[in-house]
Amino acid sequence: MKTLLDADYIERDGKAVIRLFYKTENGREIEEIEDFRPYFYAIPEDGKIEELKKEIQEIENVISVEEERKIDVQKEIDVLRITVKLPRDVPKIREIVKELKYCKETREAHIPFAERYLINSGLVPMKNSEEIDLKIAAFDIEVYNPRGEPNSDVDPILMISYSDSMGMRRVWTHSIDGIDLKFLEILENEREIIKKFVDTIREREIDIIVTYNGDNFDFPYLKERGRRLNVPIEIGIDGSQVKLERRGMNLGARVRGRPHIDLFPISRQIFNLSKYTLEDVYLEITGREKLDIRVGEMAEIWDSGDREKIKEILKYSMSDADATLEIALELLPLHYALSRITGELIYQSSRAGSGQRVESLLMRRAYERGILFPNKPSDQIVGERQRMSYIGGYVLEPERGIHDNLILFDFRSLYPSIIISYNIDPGTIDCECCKDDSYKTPTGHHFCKKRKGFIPEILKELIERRMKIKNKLAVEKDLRRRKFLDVKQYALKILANSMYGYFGFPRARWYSRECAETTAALGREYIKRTINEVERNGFRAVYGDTDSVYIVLPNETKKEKIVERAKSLLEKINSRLPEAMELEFEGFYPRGIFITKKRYALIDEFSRLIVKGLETRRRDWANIAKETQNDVLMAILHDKNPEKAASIVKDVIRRIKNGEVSLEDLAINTQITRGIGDYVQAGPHIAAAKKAMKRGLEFKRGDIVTYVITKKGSSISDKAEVIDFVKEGDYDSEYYINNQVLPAVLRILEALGYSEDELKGLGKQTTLDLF
DNA sequence: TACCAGAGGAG
DNA sequence: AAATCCTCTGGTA
Repeated sequence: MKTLLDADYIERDGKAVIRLFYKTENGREIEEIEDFRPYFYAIPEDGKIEELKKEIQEIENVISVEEERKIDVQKEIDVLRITVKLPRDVPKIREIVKELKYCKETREAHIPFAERYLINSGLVPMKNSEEIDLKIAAFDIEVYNPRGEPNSDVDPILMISYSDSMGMRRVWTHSIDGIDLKFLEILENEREIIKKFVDTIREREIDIIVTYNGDNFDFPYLKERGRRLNVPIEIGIDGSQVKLERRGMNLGARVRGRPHIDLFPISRQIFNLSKYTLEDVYLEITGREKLDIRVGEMAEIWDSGDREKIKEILKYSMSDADATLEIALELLPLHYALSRITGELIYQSSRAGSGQRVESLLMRRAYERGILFPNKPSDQIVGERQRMSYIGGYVLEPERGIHDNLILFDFRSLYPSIIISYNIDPGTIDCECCKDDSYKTPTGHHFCKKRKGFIPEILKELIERRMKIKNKLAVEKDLRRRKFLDVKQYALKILANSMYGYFGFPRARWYSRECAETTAALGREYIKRTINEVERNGFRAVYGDTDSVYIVLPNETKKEKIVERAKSLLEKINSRLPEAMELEFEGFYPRGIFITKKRYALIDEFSRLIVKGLETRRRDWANIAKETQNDVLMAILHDKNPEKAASIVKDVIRRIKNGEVSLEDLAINTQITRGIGDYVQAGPHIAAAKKAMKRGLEFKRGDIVTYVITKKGSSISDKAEVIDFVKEGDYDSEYYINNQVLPAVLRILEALGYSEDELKGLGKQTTLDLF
């Protein structure tokens, strides 16, 4: 038994050799494949295949040109498979072939060689990864930073913390003494701690390296320090150095044969948090607070020589590596599962977005079926596709205000089930063979009834595999086994739910605006039909969004009666739906308040508050506003006590006014979504970030700015300061009352039916009270 | 006051 | 580098 961790190729004796990096039960194994050659396809102009073949055969370094029959979207065609000597020959020869007179286009000429081999061989990475005990190591570095952000040209690494799955825990540091900590090891200098790290990874035969932001901080920094101190970071299985790869705007740190997995982008993808510091993510996963320090003070503390404070830094550093390892053990299984399903290497898969993941899966399945991959679109085509948008889901205007005894119906996997039911696929759309059929979808397109579409077929396979796993889960007792199955079904769900978005993704190979558009149009049709149907049966639809509808039964207050009526109606609706589609009874809610589209709150049967879209759910509102809104919602929906709500608000306003609110509760988190210079109109978070940058902090696209509105300045942007530079109590109470707490709370009370005048009175009065 | 860029949520 | 729909804020004229 073995598991495939990594793959690449090298050139040897003028030949490309694929290397497969396995972990076996006894250790490591590198398998070399010497008889696989790079190739790509050329599609000839009609009837010109022989002519094209002759032309191509003349090209230098072309080994062979063979005719092959492939499926291209709607039909079978004859293409030429051009085999070349080395992977680096492909781009050159592809350019030449593309320009030949009888060549319509080239295909599959951009697939990296090692990935090409994995697709063709059907090898699956991370298979058996649960059975083989993978050795996982986490590390983290702390750096001297006397001018704010550290500079790897001059600022040394102070310590490296290390924690692995076999239980070894260390902080390696230098230039200190007299501190007693179990995990501490003091070495000669910076060079020695880097060396120790490299040696440890090698000696302990680590299989997977995990970091938190190692792609863009720890590894680039380590690599540069290593270069300057003449300690190359040679931690690859083959002794190679860690390699920094460009990945769009960011870097990826790649270690040959010992996949490095960065948990920071993964956490961003999986969790919905206000910010994504290691501490936040650790808290989200474990429910425990992690030791934290102000890293801005690192240099100051280090220079002070204060042993107690340095001891705190050492403990903090250790906890970083420990937390990273713990997070990894929690998150990696999902990524192993995704890697197995899509066939991508774990290094790629763990850094892939939804589009990339779906595409990798599709390419594997396409190869198996003899389907020619569509090319990746050029930037120009991407631009054209972006401008061609289409209509999406339907949102029913809510009946504003409070409703009792709500029932929620929703379609189980609406879009996937539509794609399957209607066979929606670029290869089945508007086929010749079914063009005389009477049924047309709402977009005017029809889909083949004879041939099963490629994507519906894959989607069905994903859903069926998931169902099988769910059935197993229902009877499985063993906890370990249950966890494994649950992760797997979740991975399948993620992929199935990404398929519709993939149709509309401008960079997709199998992009089809028509398919995306038709799927959404049918979705609208089904939810609208459902709304009509419930209303014809005595219910009222008070709100609905895309695949869901909240309904109430007028003149009936008994829960049992309402639920019974709803369930029988559900049965009726379902009996008329296509087989793959199902409307489900999602829940009963004693009370709810609907504010606007996509903004509402409910109380469930266990008195739990569910909030959608309102400020409470948004990272770009201060805690004080969010918590107050939450309390007001509880007072109204659960306690049914508007007076209580009013007194909650008054008390919070008093506390704000008295300067009693902590910075933590005043912080607003907003992401920088573009280059700082690219803003036409910059908000307070950009103003705050710019000021902080002048004081030595670094901010770039993608970062989340945590800031507070202080007293100093005229506009809100003027007053915005990054939280690190704000002292407790220095905040603009008027802003927090009038722009945070009151809007969040008044929206609720307004929907409750308080007249605008009354509320203005409340607002003013409360404000007046305090002035 | 009106408009728009920007952000982040829902499904 | 998955889609669209939608609300709301703060800057600007």
